[in-house]
Amino acid sequence: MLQVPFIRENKDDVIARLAKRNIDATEMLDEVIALDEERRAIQTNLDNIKAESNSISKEIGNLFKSGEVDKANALKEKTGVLKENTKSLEQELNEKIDALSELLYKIPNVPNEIVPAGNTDEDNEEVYREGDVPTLFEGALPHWELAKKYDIIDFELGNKITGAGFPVYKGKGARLQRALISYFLDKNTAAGYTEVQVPHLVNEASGFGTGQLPDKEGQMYHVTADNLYLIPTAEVPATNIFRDTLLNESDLPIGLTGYTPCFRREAGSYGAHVRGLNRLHQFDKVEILRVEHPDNSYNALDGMVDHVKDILKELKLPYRILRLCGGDLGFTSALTYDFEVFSTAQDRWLEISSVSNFETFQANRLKLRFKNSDGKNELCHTLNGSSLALPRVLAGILENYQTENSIKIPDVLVPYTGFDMIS
RNA sequence: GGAGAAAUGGCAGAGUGGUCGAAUGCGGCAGUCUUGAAAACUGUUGAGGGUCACACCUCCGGGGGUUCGAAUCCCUCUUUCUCCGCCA
Repeated sequence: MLQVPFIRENKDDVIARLAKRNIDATEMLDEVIALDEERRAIQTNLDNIKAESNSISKEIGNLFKSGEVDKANALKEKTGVLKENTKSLEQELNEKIDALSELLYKIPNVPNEIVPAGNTDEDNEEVYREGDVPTLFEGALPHWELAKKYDIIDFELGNKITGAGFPVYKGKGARLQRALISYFLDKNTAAGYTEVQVPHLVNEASGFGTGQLPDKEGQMYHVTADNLYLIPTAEVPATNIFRDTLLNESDLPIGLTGYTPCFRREAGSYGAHVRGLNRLHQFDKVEILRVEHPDNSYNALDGMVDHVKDILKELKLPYRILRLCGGDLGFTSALTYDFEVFSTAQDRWLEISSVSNFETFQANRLKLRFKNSDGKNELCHTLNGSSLALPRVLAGILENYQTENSIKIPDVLVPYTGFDMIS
């Protein structure tokens, strides 16, 4: 959520930058500023009336003490009108605040200057590429065929137990998945991230804090009996660790990493692109998250990108990095780098990580602040990224490491799997 | 699930109708002392709104109510603790 003073002082710049998202925010921003002015006017009015009743109350107290009961009772009469006014003004005030909040929830984060303009993923800007795409032998298979051939992932079984998009990993497939989780967590903790295990269901306040609510409600599974949401990413519970928190400047930076399953309804996305592991309702992910001093957040973002690069290099997977264009940028993000691994057998790129700087957008909702060197409370910057999303890494490994009659295991994973080949 | 107790500033912990935004301690910050540090001492130190700056307003778990006036009384919700029951 953007801050009203920021909007007020940088209106033109905000409009220009939101234009990269193909949004003309002029009207919305004008309304925000107008509503805020109205709100302040009502507030001032209300405050004055309250100040008057406060002083009358004090006087009544004093009169009672000195035994002047008649005078005190006479004063009581005076407060009736004030009370009426207070009530109606309070109602007006709340209406303004609600209208203002509702509007603010609809305005996405302001893209960073270097975000390219554009509408779709085709306008994303490739900023890095590493690894040669292997030339596969004749008859190489896509990962869902490989999964079946070696009996390591059973999609049909998941259909029976739950439904489409909930695969069952078996034998070496399950072990490889567990190996990846351990490997990722080890890499992250070695880089200074503190490992956490967080709840997989969150309440409304948490969903709101990270921006999934109210506008992406339909994308999360909702447990209505208890009004809880299954997490779509560890970002939600992990970032909400810091909701309503005032940090010392010396506490920064903070880095956390956590493994969780992720649940996504993915309503409406069906077809060839969701085959196999490409798009699931439940998948595993290891997340990294940072809380940073505003001055350092873009450094930190670069550091996170380098960290993910390092992991992919060790896995020896061909990948590229995209700087997302305005149209493809997430609602809460100011700058996002997507990592895509090349799925050789499908001849397409698969997103396996998304690393973002949210600047103060989440922190403002979360009320996550630190006391700066001037003693003022200032919003922190939050960042997060996947390191990494499991299914598509698995797909990449299966497809790129396949031979005629086996799948090799990347060297770095062998200590974790205990085997170097699936056959 | 049943019975009871509790929720106060960064933390701990007083405060049961008016002078309480709130004692005290710890922590933080500044200073004295010291070559430096520690200790000790002195001062200072909650958040949000509002203002050029003051004034002023709001906030004692959330919401509602009683009252001229609520941290304090009432209702309700949430959470925590103790006991009982159930249970991985």
